[in-house]
Amino acid sequence: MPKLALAVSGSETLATNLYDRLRADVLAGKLEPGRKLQIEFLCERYSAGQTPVREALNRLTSDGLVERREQRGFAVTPVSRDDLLEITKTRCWLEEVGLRESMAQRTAQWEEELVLAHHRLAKMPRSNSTAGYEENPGWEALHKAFHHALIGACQSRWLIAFCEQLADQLYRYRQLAVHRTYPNRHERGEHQAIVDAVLAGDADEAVRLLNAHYRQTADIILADAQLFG
Amino acid sequence: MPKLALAVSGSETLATNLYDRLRADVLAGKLEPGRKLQIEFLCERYSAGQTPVREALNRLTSDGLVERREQRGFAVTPVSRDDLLEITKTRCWLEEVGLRESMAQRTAQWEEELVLAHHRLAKMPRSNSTAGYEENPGWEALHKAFHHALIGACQSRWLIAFCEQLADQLYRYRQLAVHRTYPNRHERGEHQAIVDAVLAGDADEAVRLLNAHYRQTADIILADAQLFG
DNA sequence: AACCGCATAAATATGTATATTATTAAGTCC
DNA sequence: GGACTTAATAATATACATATTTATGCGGTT
Repeated sequence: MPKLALAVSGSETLATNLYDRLRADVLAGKLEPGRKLQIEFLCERYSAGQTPVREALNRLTSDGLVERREQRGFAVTPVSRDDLLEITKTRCWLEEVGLRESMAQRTAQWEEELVLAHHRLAKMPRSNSTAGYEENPGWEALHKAFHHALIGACQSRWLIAFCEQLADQLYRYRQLAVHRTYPNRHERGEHQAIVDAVLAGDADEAVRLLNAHYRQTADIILADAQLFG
Repeated sequence: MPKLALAVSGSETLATNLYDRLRADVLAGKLEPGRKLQIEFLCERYSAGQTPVREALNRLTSDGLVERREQRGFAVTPVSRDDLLEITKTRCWLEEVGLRESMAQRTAQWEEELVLAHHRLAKMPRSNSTAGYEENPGWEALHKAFHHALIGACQSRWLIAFCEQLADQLYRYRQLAVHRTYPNRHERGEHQAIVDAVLAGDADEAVRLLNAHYRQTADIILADAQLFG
């Protein structure tokens, strides 16, 4: 009666659990950019030992969300205008490749998944509150899934992983600014237009719209004076 | 009289040292693809403690050279035909972007660096021995520097980092096969042709040659029957 | 008196030794 | 022969020790 029938394979390890929680806090901006991440502080905050904390930090480093400084610990990766632009630019390049490739390899199944992902996203409210902005985790998950679906038929797990990493980076920037920048956006329409272009088989137009979508996001964040020094 | 004048900043940490050595051994194929990496075994082999070994493994994981299996340790990432093709394909896509962008942003300095990188590479022998193949670390370093130079003006550290990661992956494949596939290659001429096209400002041709270069490498490795099951 | 360098002390990151917990393998009973 | 139990193996986490960095304070110098 102790262990359950199928141990599946991944009894979640403490380090993994911590990784997830730390990641969420960095992405949500609860651990601010530039902040020093002292082991002891994190041990208290998440009530864990040093080893799993350390391991989680090391994993975060590969996501580019945390920096390691030899012999002087870890810190949340800082943000800057330049980085935002560079990440956005790179994402535009890579997702252009992924989208064109997906469209070149298009299958009925892929199109259906895309339509479905968009439909689900469109139904979900952006904010949990009608008054101001209150994060809706459901929307965020579906939004991520939608953008993933766009490049989902490119047949390269590497490219997809790179795009996801860049998406996470930009998610953090959005979260840092969203309380001041919301609403000011017509995401629904933009997403719809992209899907339309994809279904119409117009790759140039789809790419143009997708890039514009990302550029506009960047512009809105850049306009938030408070975010950067 | 103990510490040296300028402590610079990065007194190399044990974990970093181990990371470098492990990385080199995985890339060189001394730790074969698929091999289980038991902590204790590595502690003996590199005469180190568990914590630094574990930390090194975690870092390697982000490079995609080592896999982590929850609750059952680490293993060298396996190789396969499919992975080789996928990595090669992705590298072609990304370096195409990097090269076109670099050419669009071309500066005299960038061109000079490229010419220099190629000159140095061309002077260096591929193998340390005239009889058979014996790795020449100098050539490897210059080769890496040359390919880095090609995309060096693209103005995206992210793209460069992604390309480097893919280059490392492919380096491992090359090393695993090189003893059986060497010579069979006219790298010098291919590199020269790429540089010529770049200097002539012919981006389409440069990209065509670069992609052909990578595809040919992949083909040679794929032809090595022994490498894959 | 203000400033720089040096030495010391505190804080904190890194590493070791050990204990705990999960997985794999072996053995036993039905 | 298959499923359960038990023993061995090895991964994960804790507690502790060491080494490095950062902060503090003192004295000497301009």
